[in-house]
Amino acid sequence: MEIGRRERKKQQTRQLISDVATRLFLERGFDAVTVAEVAKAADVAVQTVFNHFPTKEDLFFDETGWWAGPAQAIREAPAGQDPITTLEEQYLTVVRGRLASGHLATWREFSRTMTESQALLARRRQIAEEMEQTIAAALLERDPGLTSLRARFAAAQFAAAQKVLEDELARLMPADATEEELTQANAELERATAEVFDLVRRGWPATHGEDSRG
Amino acid sequence: MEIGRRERKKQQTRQLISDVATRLFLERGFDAVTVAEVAKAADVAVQTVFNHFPTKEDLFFDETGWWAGPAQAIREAPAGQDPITTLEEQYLTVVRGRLASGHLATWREFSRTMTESQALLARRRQIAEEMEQTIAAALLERDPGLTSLRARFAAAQFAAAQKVLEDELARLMPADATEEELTQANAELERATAEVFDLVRRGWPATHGEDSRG
DNA sequence: CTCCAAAGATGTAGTGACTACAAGATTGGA
DNA sequence: TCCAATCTTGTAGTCACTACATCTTTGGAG
Repeated sequence: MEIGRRERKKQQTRQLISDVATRLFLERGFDAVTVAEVAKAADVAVQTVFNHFPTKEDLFFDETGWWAGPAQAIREAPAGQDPITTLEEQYLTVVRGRLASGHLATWREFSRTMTESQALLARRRQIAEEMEQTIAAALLERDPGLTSLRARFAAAQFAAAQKVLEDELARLMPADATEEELTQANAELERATAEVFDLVRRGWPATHGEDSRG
Repeated sequence: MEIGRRERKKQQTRQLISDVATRLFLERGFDAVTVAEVAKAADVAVQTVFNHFPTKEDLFFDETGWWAGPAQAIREAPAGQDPITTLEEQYLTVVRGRLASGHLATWREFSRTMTESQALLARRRQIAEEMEQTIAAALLERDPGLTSLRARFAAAQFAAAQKVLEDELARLMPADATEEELTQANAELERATAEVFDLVRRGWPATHGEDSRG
């Protein structure tokens, strides 16, 4: 019962602004759209936009929430499971969802808009760093035998894997690809994912008995 | 003979602005100093500042140039040398120079100022990404047997190592550390460096004969 | 139903980084 | 000596974002 008409209207306003902004950004590019234009298109005051979203970039990354996934997956993984496997599976789930027909076009537009704006790329880097920190924390939580240094390096390695695969995905999925090429790219991407996570696993720090120093 | 009085004056102006800006930033923090204040303190027009430095952040990172080091080291390394070793040695050289008495206090102020400003942290992330790309290019140049994917992942791994060690360095060198503690921290840092680069080496992709897939 | 207080939405005025551009000052060289 | 290139400056403006006062809506108490 906590949520009355007032809160509902507030959320509606927020959603409206977010939707309008996303549409404008995808249509004309992030930098080419001003916050004032978003406000006008949503028929609200500029101040109202900033009441709901601290920065312009937040309008774009609203409700993506992908940064929380990996750490959550680690926390919820079955006891004793290799963290790399957890992260790999989570990554595959996410990327497969993205490539599922119906979502692919949307994601591609989203990705293109992002890579065309330095501001959005900068924000993505920030989000990636925050993700890294939450992953490091989750790793330490699950395995107190890790040193902080090793946990942070492992998290950074996962972030590196993710970034490299993200680039590869963009490279393998050009805008003018045919259906068949996409299928092939899909397979190629799965292979690349396995390859990169394999490399991560090789560099995975031994935690308990084994030590890497000869 | 290329450089006459005109060019000399221009460089002087540039240097003056950079010096004044750095001093102000270290004294009062990056965000608390406006470009207009820098201009006034350097006795030039605001426009002149922007004639020499495209953004405010460039005033801070001017002439650090640390991002070019690793790729250059790879290109200039003796033929056949393990790239990881090249990168590790380069990193150690840089960090040792930083910790040499006389430079330590300066570096610490620099570091503190940077971590206190979101804008500077964002810029550092951007520079790190550019460094990563130049490293990947240098790796491919030296070893055409690498795939682009592996080169990029390797570069990302090095960047990850560098970042983690940077954090560790800040953690090990608190502002109120005694001389003795610093010596100990120094040793600890060398150990951490060896440890992290050891992990990087384990994840280093096999290039020619050997392959990681069993 | 009435009225009040909280909370959301709005408008105004401002700051600060940065751009475009026109005009002034300096300098190298003919 | 004088011109043209180049460096510097000043003006006006854009845009993200903040502070703050005011207006409007809503939920609830009487």
